[in-house]
Amino acid sequence: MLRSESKLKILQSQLGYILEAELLEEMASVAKVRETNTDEVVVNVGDHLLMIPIVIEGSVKISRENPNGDEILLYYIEGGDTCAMSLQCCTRKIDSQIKATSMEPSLLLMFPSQYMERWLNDYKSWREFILNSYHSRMLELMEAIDAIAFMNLDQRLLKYLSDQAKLLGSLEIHLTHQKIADDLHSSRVVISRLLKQLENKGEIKLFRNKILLQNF
DNA sequence: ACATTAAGTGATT
DNA sequence: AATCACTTAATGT
Repeated sequence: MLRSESKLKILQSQLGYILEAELLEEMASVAKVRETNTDEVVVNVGDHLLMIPIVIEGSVKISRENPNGDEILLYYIEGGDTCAMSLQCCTRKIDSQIKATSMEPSLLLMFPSQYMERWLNDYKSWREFILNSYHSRMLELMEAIDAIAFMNLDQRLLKYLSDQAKLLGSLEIHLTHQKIADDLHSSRVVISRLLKQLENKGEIKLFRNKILLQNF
């Protein structure tokens, strides 16, 4: 477990320009470190959250899931970001409406909800940070709705691949067709066929468990 | 060599 | 665009 001085360093590197020093120190003293592996589920639908995570390194995928296990990808959270929605879950004591899955080995800092609520009153920078987070998530949510409502599946697939590449900083995407289908709430067969079309157009190259983007 | 899993294909709705 | 039923290819034991 990291000592609080090193937690402070981590916090300063990610949030030093946004939050005041006093707050950062307080945060460091109450933060719990959580390291996650690829595909590890951080939050499940229906979970009661007692701690709110801020992603420090890596990235986390936020998706909606119904009781049948059907899923749809909403957006990603990257370094220095939090999902302000989880704040509501904590303070209003409601179950999580979303599922959070780690996309790569990631480092999260977890903060007990009672502090987060108090910081809202005590620190202007914290209020701005949280409001900002709400705003970003809202924009991303609208983008997701646009994609689902107005884009064809082949366009969505391309967007998905380029988002993935940007996020993980690599043109090599290590995913099976099945996992992509799950994220886009489609079926494997359809995704396989669309990917094959993209390969024929020269946009990508297909391998087992791997997709190589050509021109991004 | 055999079993398992990922990906490809044609036909049907 | 989804589903079924089947084939082929790649990988693990």
